[in-house]
Amino acid sequence: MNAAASGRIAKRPEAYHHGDLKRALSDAGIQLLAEVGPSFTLRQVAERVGVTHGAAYRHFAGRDALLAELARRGFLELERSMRRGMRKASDPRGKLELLLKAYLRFGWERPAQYEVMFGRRLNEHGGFADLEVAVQGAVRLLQTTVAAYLADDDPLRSRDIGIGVWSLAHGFTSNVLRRRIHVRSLRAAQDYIVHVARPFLVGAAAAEPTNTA
Amino acid sequence: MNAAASGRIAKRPEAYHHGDLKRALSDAGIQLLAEVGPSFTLRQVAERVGVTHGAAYRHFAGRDALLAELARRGFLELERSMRRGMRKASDPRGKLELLLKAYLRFGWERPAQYEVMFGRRLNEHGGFADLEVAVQGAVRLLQTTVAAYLADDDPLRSRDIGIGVWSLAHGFTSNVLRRRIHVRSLRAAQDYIVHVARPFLVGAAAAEPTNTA
DNA sequence: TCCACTATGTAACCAATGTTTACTTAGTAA
DNA sequence: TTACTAAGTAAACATTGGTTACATAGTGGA
Repeated sequence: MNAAASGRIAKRPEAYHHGDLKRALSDAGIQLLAEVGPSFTLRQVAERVGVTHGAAYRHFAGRDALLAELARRGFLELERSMRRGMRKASDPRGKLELLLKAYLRFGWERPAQYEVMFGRRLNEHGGFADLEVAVQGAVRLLQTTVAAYLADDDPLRSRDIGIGVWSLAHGFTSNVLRRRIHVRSLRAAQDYIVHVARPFLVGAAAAEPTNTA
Repeated sequence: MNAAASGRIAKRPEAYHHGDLKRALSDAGIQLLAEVGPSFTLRQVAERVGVTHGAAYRHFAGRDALLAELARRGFLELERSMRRGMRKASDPRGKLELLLKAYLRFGWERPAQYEVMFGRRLNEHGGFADLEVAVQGAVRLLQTTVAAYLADDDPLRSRDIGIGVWSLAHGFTSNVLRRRIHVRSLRAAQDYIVHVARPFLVGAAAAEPTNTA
């Protein structure tokens, strides 16, 4: 009956202090993202860990701080996924395409977490600096992969193409998750994003350097 | 003092019935999006119109229904903006670039409404069919503009490129609004999106038809 | 013109939620 | 052992979305 009962994250039994409640809370948050989506409740999170909801405020300034942490872990995981996915190719072009597929896969498999990462504007008032660090980690991987593909010594141009690839990947993924691009499976979506990106990649590799604003 | 006092939308004074409360509510919603962002309250909306918050439920099934209406009107306005922005160019390539600039401008000038349009997944349980109609209107304009640019009689290929341009536009805009692409002005951002999109447009126009999956 | 009927708004209420505060308990260092 | 700090509890609170019972305004026949 109790939704939290099944997936409860045990704390040390009979222990007043938890040990690492912050981590346990964010673990529970990630679980709840998968189970009930981004509108989970702070009280649900606390209940799942077996703790009063007020306890959460010892470790997070508020609900948004917890969401920021979930987003941060999401970007770390996204980077990891892309890095892992790329390994199966040896040539730069293949690596870049696998990166795109891994990016899409991440969103496909964790749509709610992806929504937290890109949906609302968290960190509007600063304060979640470590979130931006994680974002930059993922972006940097994408940028270096693009640079390797271009085999171009112009860093400005490489950066611009990287931003284009990143924007394309995010826009495509977002539209797939919102059902505004219709695909019947992850595989189909992955093939499609590579297909859609191809003119961009080819055009970027072919062109003489345009004026970099 | 009262936040709603300044921008109050008058109802017919002394009138028990409002006349067009639904429209007045969504007008107030759009105002509040600009003033306090997407986290405005249903009660704020009602107060601004000068009506009890319960009255809103005569016209909207719930808060999400109001948000869906704001998103719907957003997509209508987005299409209108793109159509208007395109007129200043005569060649298909120029039109497409102006469309991109207009798209970005819309997000830049109404970030909160853009967030409602693309942020949370509204319409998860169906029910907001007219929202999807408005979405498709904007997408169709983008698609036809791309098709005109390609001057290609392959509709499948045209559709794929259109999806790429759309994804690029949305991803770029989204990243700009989240301050993950840094620009110092709308003008700079507009120049930049065209610059970033250029290899894609050139590559798409140049290439022989790849295999359309 | 009167009268039923429907549409629209009000007022009061409710449960859920994020957040705060005062208190209690566990760990820790002198 | 003792004083201090970190961490959790319990109870409250204001706000919010949503519902319900009621009142009022418009409307279409008779």
